[in-house]
Amino acid sequence: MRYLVSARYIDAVVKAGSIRQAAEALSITSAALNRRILAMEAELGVQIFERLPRGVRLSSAGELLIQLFRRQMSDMERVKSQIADLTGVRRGHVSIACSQALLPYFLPEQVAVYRKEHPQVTFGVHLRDREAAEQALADYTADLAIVFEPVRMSEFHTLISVRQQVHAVMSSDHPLAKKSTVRLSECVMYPVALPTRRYGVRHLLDMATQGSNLSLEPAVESDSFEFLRYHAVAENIITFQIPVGLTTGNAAGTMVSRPVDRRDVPAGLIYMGQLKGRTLPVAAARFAAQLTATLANRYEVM
Amino acid sequence: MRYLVSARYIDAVVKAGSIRQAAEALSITSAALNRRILAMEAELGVQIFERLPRGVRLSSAGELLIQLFRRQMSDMERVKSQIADLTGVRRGHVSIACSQALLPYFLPEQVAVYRKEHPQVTFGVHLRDREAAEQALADYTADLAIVFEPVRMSEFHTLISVRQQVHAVMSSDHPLAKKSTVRLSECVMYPVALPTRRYGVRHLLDMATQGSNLSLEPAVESDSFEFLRYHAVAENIITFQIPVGLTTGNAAGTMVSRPVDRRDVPAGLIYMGQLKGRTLPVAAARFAAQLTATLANRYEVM
DNA sequence: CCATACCGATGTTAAAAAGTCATCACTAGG
DNA sequence: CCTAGTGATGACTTTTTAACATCGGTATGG
Repeated sequence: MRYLVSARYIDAVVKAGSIRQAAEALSITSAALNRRILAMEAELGVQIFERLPRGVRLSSAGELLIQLFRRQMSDMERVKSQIADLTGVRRGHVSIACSQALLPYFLPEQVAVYRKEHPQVTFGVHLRDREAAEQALADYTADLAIVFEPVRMSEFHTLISVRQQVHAVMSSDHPLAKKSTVRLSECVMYPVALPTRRYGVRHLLDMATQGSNLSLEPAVESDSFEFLRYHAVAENIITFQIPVGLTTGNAAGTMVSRPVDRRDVPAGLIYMGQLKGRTLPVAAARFAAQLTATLANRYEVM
Repeated sequence: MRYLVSARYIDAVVKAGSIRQAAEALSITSAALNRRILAMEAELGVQIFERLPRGVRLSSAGELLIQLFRRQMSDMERVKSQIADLTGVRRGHVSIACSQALLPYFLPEQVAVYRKEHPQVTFGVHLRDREAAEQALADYTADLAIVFEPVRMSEFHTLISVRQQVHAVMSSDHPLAKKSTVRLSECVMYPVALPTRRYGVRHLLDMATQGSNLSLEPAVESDSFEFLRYHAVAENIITFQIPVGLTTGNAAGTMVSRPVDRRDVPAGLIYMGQLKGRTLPVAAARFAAQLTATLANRYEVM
């Protein structure tokens, strides 16, 4: 694809931080890449990059330019996908930045459903914390972001947000597994495994215990939800997760989940959104619509 | 400027309607231009143009593309103007599509005021009827449109609209010149010169007379406001114009204008606007701000 | 019904652009 | 003070783009 080469080249330099590394990534020599940059700077009459001893950095003019270039490349992709769409076959690529909870069940299932209809569409699923997910939208590395709890960026345009009650996860032979819902006061009587403080679930639990005289002392702490889930079974311990991260069909496995009483722990919210003002490629827009429908169907829309 | 050269080439073909004519406009041979198009079509795997015996026409895919290209070229201009702006000097070009009324006094004055501050900014002022002005916004040939009376296009984003009471224009020795405001019933007793039906002023007058038993029979009809103004003096006849088209300082000339009583003729509106969703280049945005301030200062904002 | 004029496509060749290679000058870090 | 990494640049090659000439096709006007 020859259209917008200069934009792609300069984008690569920004990402790499140096001309030589970018050249390697682009499979051309640094001389060629350097010449393109010099030519572009001459055309504009402005320095795009500051030259540093260890590489290059965007000038303020360059900041404006790279935003333009990324928007243009993304627009080109979108139009290409629209064109492909009107020839009948839906092609394209959907890039998603999301938090851990979506990875084990929800997204694999949803991607599979979509790809069954449109096998020509490829997917990229990238684990990102809230901040990185929002950043990925801003620099066009992701079409959609799905994150748990508060959204900060003003450029984030929420497509749907659904309620997620915190669930206690435990082995099926745990004493609390017999109950249909559990109270937080019951949980603290057993050892618990918790995600680290930077995660929304932990934040909700901390908020809940702060207001009461309960205290949750984690026997195990981890930043991997997957580890926590498996560990809960292995050690017969309680951990906490949100429904979207738990298998939907109550597969009669060794792991069960029980909602924590709403009076004890406030529900969190999952946000799905895109970059404000951006028109998504066809495939991404349709996939977003599918997710919206599924989420609205399974959970309480807020 | 080599960036976006394919976009410019294809835009030229769309505008010209044939590859050969576009090639001439671009000062290249038709062969070169043709090859560009074929290469671009091969890249996309879609025909951009339908080949007709007398030229080419956009395919549906081409329609999507040309919109992208025009947006990209306009965005590039905007970013260039932003970059120029942050180096200190404001440079750029402002293209305006407007109706006749703005041409004699208002815009020349406003452009002069702006260019006094920023001599590096150039202007294009193009006379367009409502529909053509809106079209000029849509295809990025104009940054701003200023039109009288109804705006139809949904893509038109109004920046300001001000009230324009219809004025009777006549020689200073006309009997009605002694009055500070005139009634329509007085005007019909004298010969009048009117703009043709497609203009807003005429439309307002027709609306006014339709509801009453008055009737305006033009002795002279013209589609040139300038002709009407001069003719009113030359033949000592009455014509009608809106204030923005009349000199603001009550220059003691041979021509005077008197507002028609608001009970007789409803006021019209002048709309200034841009393409919805577009971010204007710095110069255009600042000029629009100046116009907004001036209009709001002189007339009643609606 | 043909002559003409205009259209887009294409083979060949020339010019221009972009890429490669080798190398320089510079600077941070051990 | 040396090393490893950076951007810049001259000389050369390859690729791309444009020019020129020309073909085949189709409306249009006498």
